[in-house]
Amino acid sequence: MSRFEKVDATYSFPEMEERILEFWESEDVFAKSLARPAPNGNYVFYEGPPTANALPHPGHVLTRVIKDLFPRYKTMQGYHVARKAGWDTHGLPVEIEVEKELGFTSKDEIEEFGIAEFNRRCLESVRRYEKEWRRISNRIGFWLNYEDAYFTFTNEYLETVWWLLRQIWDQGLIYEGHKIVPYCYRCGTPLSSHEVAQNYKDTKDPSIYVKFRIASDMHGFCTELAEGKTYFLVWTTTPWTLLSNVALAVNPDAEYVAVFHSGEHLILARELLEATGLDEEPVVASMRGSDLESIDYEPLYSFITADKRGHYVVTGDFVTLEDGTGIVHIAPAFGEEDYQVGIANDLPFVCAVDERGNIVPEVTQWAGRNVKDADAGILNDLKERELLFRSTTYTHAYPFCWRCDSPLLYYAFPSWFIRTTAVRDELLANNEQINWVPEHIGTGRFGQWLDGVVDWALSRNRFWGTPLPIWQCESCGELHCIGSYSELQELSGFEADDLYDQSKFNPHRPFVDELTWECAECGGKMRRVPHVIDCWFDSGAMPFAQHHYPFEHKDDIDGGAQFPADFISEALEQTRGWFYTLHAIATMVKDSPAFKNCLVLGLIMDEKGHKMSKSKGNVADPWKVIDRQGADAFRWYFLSATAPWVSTRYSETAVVNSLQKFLIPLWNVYSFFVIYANIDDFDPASPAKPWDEREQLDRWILIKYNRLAREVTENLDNYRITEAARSIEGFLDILSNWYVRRSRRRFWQSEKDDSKWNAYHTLYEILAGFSRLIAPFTPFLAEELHQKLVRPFSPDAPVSVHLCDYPVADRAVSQPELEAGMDAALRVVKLGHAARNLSKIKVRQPLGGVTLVTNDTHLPDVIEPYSDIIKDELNIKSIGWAEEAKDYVDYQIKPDFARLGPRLGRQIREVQKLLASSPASELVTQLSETGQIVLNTSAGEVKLESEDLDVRLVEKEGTAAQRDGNLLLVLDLEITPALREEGLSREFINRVQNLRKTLQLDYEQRIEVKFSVGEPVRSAILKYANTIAAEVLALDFGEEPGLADEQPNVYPAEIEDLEVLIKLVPVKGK
RNA sequence: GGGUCGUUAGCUCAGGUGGUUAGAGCGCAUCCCUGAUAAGGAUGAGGUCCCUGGUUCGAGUCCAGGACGACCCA
Repeated sequence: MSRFEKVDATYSFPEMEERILEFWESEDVFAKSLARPAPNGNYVFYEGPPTANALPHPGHVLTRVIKDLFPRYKTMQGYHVARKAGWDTHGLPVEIEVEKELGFTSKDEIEEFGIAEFNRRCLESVRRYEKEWRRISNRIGFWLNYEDAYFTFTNEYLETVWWLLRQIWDQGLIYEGHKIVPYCYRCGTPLSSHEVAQNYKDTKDPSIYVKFRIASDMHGFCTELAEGKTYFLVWTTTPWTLLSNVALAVNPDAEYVAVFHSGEHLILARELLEATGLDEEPVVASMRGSDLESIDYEPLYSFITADKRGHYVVTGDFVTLEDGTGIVHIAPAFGEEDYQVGIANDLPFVCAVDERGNIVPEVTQWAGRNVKDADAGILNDLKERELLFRSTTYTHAYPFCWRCDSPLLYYAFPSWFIRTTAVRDELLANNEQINWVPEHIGTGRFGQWLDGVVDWALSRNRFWGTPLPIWQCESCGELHCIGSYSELQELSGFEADDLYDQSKFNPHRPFVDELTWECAECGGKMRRVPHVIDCWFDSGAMPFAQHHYPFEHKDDIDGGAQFPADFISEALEQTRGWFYTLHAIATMVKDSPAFKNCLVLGLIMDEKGHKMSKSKGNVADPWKVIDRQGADAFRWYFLSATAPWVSTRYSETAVVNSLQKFLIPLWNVYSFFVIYANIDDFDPASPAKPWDEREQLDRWILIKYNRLAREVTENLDNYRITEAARSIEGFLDILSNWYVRRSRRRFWQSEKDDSKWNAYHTLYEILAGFSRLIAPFTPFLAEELHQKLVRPFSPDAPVSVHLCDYPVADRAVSQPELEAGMDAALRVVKLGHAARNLSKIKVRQPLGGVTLVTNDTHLPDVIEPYSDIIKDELNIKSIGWAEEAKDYVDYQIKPDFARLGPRLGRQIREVQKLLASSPASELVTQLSETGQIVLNTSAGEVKLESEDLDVRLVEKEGTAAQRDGNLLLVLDLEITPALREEGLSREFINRVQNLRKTLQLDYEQRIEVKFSVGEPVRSAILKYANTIAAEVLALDFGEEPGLADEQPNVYPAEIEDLEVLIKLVPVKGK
């Protein structure tokens, strides 16, 4: 009966993980981890709510892996991490998904269909995708409290959002204005930027140069200009916007000129003279853009009378000299930049186009015409009035509606705003308190975004969203912002016995639209404004709304227990999304940052380096990798491959690599341990010696393990995941390839002495500790190790590794001289292997020894305690230190640039040359005898001490020598007859062991071996017969000259071109 | 057009505060080890460190300009 469960040779990580998932489920491990005592208090993590409107892709897996790592880590460290799940349920993406399902192309269809039913379907759609998200999150081990999830559509959540808006309203920060949005006049709907990006096409538009006649005088600086015959020359590709022109803009720093052309004076930027074909015309005046400021011109059209002063020149840095004339026509209704110019200069707002894309009735000449159709008429009109300088066509990329292919207009919509510009300083100040990883996001992308913050366009003309809680009087325009359901109930008098049950009270459209009351000012009807709000406000409200603050859990927020967050992490694109809205709302309502540490993740790109996106069709299916390589492999790849903020090219091969680099070697160490622990019936509960009484190698690996625990903790505390993962990988490498490899004999040996038990205890302790150390990274394999290695032997052990304490480094476990010695020994071994390679003498062939040469006088003492390990590893008999280094090496002497550079300056060049040209060995002698080297340079004598110099050993040609810095190893290549015999015996052992492996014998299986072979192999085998028998576990071993190939249990092999016949019979019952 | 990041071996990436032999992993070639290994080790081939200037005794690293790519915003 085996003590440890046998490790399956045909293991499958995905299958193991499925078992672990079932185990977590049946033992309710996650709930237990939430209930774990938390002596260190709360660690607050906010789940950025995903909008469940599509299937998750590898990028989402990355995010969720990172978001899982820190909560697990902190939980094991004795913090309580609530890990409340959340879902962003509102918004245009969801609506579009449902519109597609229903085959709708316009808002009118939704209204006909019924908003109530439409919204119900939106909710249904979100719920459907939510299931897929939960499925993959669960499979990759992302623990999140779904039982206690927040949803942005619930009455509780929505009420908090209203409350927050009311706080902002009370500060006077909410106002109504216009927002320029890409708009499809046919579908009657604005498009999101994402939609706009889907359908850019090269299109031909008019390209016209229009003359605007100057009305006032020119401020006296160019009196020679003809009065009434001086014009600003302006370029545009959208003639129809000229009807709504209110100003012209110039670059204040650019040079403008007036040229004489056909009896008129035309003003434009000097740089663009050639482009407009006016470079041959005489320049009659020159001025800076700023000189033109506030000059009035005659409007081209005056169908619509402006309510304030317009039609004059303004200045702006945005005016470029790349194309056109350097003078830009401004129509605030039809462009974001134009709109901002309008605000900044208090220009009138003129809009000659209605929501259907037609010219308004006031413009009698073209009333009712579609804007694109009106272009030709306007062109003709300008031509007739001789205001057209030139007209051609122009091909450029222009966006079209992805649904109906109509050209989009940039159109000013009435819209509600939050005056975030008023809290800019507070936003910047609070940003100073956030630890951004990587740092440059905080100062760069995010900081600069805050620095140039614009007012937040809050409202949307849509259906499925949090209704804007503003009511307006139909008669007098009085406004009221609602801050709670009870307030709304009191005012409007609706009846509902439960305000938080949506079947009794639903605050969504269309129900909320029906709630009205009498205006307190004039007795008119208070009616809700038609908008819903930007769903980004919903998600940014989550610190408060997930707890229904302040209606519930008031103390958790006000007392700091759940606000602000210690840690959040999302992808880069959230900088202006969730990161911003969290920050803005927290700043406006609490004047506090919403989060203390923010880890910003890079994008996951396809193998060609492009962002994965639905429209490109390059989105990889994460399930493939999960099913084939497993979740731990996926996780380890993301955590160890590259810094998480670096955009990464993703491929399954890369995941397989990390599997081979980490999970498989770890599994092999585990499997090795189990095989021998069972053979020797090792009991982990048996008494173990203190660490410092164990063997050298044991002490060494325990020291390394403790160092690892410290490094991982330090790195994770600083959110440096890759560094932590790489330390872990580095440790596993020395564990597997040095500790276990060098300790194998102690596990194999038949004597059950202290050395053997020390090895078992050491490896066991490390595997057990390691399982806890890697638990946040690869939770499945960690759990497997815990279940198989720890739990059966420790009745007190927690049910799951995730309920254990995170390892803490024991600073007492330290022996610097041991570490230095072993490191040096490793260096020697590496050189020895290299020398053997070079000499083509395989390691199985024992050699007399190596000679080490160094100018480091301490090294021999440091290495001496490890000479047995070195001898064994290199299969040599002795290690010697050369008395007379000159036999083996030459020297190379260079100045130590870091020391001498600052001292000597330019002279260092000459010193370098002098050192290189002098015989090195003489310099070394001079240095060792006098303690210095004196050089005669052109600038005088220079004295150099040994610290100023970098003396290196260089192997002489023709020796089997290898060098690493100042340590040189020379391999003794002489193979004496005795060494040769020993080598042949080891060849024979190797053949028998290979046979054992081919025959798939058990590790403990005893065998009977007979052989038949010619000289000289025969006598070598006979001489080492006892050693051979012991090595291959042969109970009976001897020569049998008559063996023949065709006999049963006889196998042929070859040693140095000599045929060997080996008869191998397993001994029954052994 | 503005902003941010990046460009180092065939591929994926490391390379605080400048220091003269620029590294790792994968892949390739040759060899080795294996009584845990699906692994592992050694050696080799493979680099104008994107380009051009500048600062400096000295630049992959600092500065300026440019090219290319990605992303964000217009």
